[in-house]
Formats: sequence, structure tokens, C-alpha cells
Amino acid sequence: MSAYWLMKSEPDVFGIDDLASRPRCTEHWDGVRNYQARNMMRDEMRLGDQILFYHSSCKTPGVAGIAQVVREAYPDPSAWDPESKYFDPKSSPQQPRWFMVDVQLVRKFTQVITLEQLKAQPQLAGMQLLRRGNRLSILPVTPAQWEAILQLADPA
DNA sequence: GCCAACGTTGGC
DNA sequence: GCCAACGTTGGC
Repeated sequence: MSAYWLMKSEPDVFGIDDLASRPRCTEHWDGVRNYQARNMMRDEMRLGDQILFYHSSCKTPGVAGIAQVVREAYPDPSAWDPESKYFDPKSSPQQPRWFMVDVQLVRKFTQVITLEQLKAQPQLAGMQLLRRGNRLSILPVTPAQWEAILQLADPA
């Protein structure tokens, strides 16, 4: 039984169309530099887990589509690349501190399910995404929340 | 650009 | 281990 997640990305940096344009619609999710988010990726995310691809910090924040985990956590090499903006001198190939998973696009919605729509759903009232002050880039999603959100999507 | 919320850092 | 300062996130 696969689990459900929500992963945020800024569409100006890496949006769902960027994922769609990658070979096999697959990309590694590098750059996570938060311990809680890392722990979820490293310790809990499993092959086949389903992901809500969320666009943040943009004109219309919301869920742009669905992706899935196609490779479980492995060290994020951008952490030991001094040229990378994700460089962290405390990480090394011998002692990797940061991890990433590979995600593959499953489906892009024809229309983004907006944050506004999510807020209007009574079933989603308890969702972590909607809690104020939430800044985690990776969040768990319950099966009930997943169902409620997909109801808002266009037909496949 | 503003601001609230929260994580991280570093001095003590 | 405390806590103030600082940086980042992300909606508006």
C-alpha cells in the first residue's frame, strides 16, 4: 500500500512542465535542506508512493499534477558541489547529510487545483498544507485528503 | 515588497 | 542548554 505526499516546488525554478520535459518524465528531487523533510524522504518515502506536485511562491499556488517515487532516497550530490547553490560544506560523499528521491510525472492536471479551492474544502480543513506558518517543502497526505483533492481534478 | 512563522546558528 | 539574531519560506 503506497503512501501519499505533497512536494512543493517553485514553478519559476522547477515546475510540472519541467518534470514533463525530462527523459522518462523523471528527475531527482535535489536541494532539500530541511531535516524534517529529509527524514521523510529518507526514512518513509517508498517506491511507488504517490505525490501531489505543488506549485508554491507563484501567482496561483496549488496542485499542478501527480508524480510518483521511482527511486528511494540516496545522497544528494549537490550538497558537496561548491558551485551549487545547495552546497553544504558539512556534507560529503563519505558522510552524506542530504538525500533525494527520484520522481516521475504521472499526470499533469489541465488546470491547477488552487490553494483557494483546497481551503474551500471542508474535508481538507485539517490538512498540514493549510496550517498557517507551515513551511515544510514535503508533507504527508492522508488517503482521505488524497481522495478529496483528486475529486477536484479534471477527469483523467 | 511586506510580514508572520519557524528553523538554524552561535555566543555565552 | 538557553536564547537572541538572523535567514528562509510562502501567501498576500
